Amino acid sequence: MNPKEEPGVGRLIARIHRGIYHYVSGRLKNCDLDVGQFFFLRYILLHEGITQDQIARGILLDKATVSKGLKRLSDLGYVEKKTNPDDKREYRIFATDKARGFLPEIESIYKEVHNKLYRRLNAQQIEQLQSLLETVYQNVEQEKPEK
Amino acid sequence: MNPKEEPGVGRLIARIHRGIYHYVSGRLKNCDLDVGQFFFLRYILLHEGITQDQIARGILLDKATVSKGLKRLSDLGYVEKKTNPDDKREYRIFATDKARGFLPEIESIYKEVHNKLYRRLNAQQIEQLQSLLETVYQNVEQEKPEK
DNA sequence: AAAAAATAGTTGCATGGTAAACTAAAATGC
DNA sequence: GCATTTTAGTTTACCATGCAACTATTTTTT
Repeated sequence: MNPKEEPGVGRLIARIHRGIYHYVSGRLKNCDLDVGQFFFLRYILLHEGITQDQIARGILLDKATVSKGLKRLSDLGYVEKKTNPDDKREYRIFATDKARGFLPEIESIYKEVHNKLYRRLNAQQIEQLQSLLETVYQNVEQEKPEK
Repeated sequence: MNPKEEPGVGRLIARIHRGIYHYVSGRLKNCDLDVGQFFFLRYILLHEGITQDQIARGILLDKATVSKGLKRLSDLGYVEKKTNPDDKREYRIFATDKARGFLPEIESIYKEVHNKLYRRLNAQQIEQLQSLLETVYQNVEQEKPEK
């Protein structure tokens, strides 16, 4: 059991992460969207009127990252940010028609990614993986002073 | 089974990946090393005399990333790049004494990370996770034209 | 109601990563 | 031996992300 040899879980995770990005990036070559925005836009399309903070929590990204990503999406005409009159600190984010027309393509890419990830895994293994990763995720987050 | 709700495997992986980096980064606050170089240096310490290309394959990173990371490690005095006289295209990378003195600390951080990741998982689950991730990794890599 | 604390978002700066185009050296084919 | 191709590494340009410090607004405390 030589600890040098295998790529450990950490490395595998890093590499899978980049692999996913790489794949999605390739699939988006023809659009004006790029990977970062892809996940945002999908989330917004499925949760119209959401706030930036909710997006950040939902897809597990820093609020600064969300802010910048939305700026690009908004510049490209995929989303609109409307100040919430009841709380002027926050925006509510809406997809535009341009974005909605894109939804089928987005879902299709999303599915492709999952099919790719899960090839050679059966339903039970996928469930195991999801569950194990959730535990690991909690382990990793745990120490954060989480307000 | 609403596909909107959970963070899927892809998102979990992205977030765990960043969590690991964040943790290591915190542990390295006192040193002049930062996270990126940490993994390089560990790999070099365990594989003295390796080439950059072998590092890239070993830790699953792009050769450009390796090139830049090693430049910093070398500027900081952790590694030396020696041209291989038998093939002047390649360098062989060696750890310096400064780096070697650091090895125990590095291994200790590495272990901490794994302990953290694996908290609340038993040996069997860890093995399952590793094996599932290896499959996923292969799935993700599969399409690459791998020369 | 004024002061203090919390919250939503933005900006600046830094790191980490990649792809593509490049240089230099080696290997291969003829 | 020269031309072609392959290989190792670098450079450039760019995207994704996070943290810390900031602004503006709302909520809480007193």
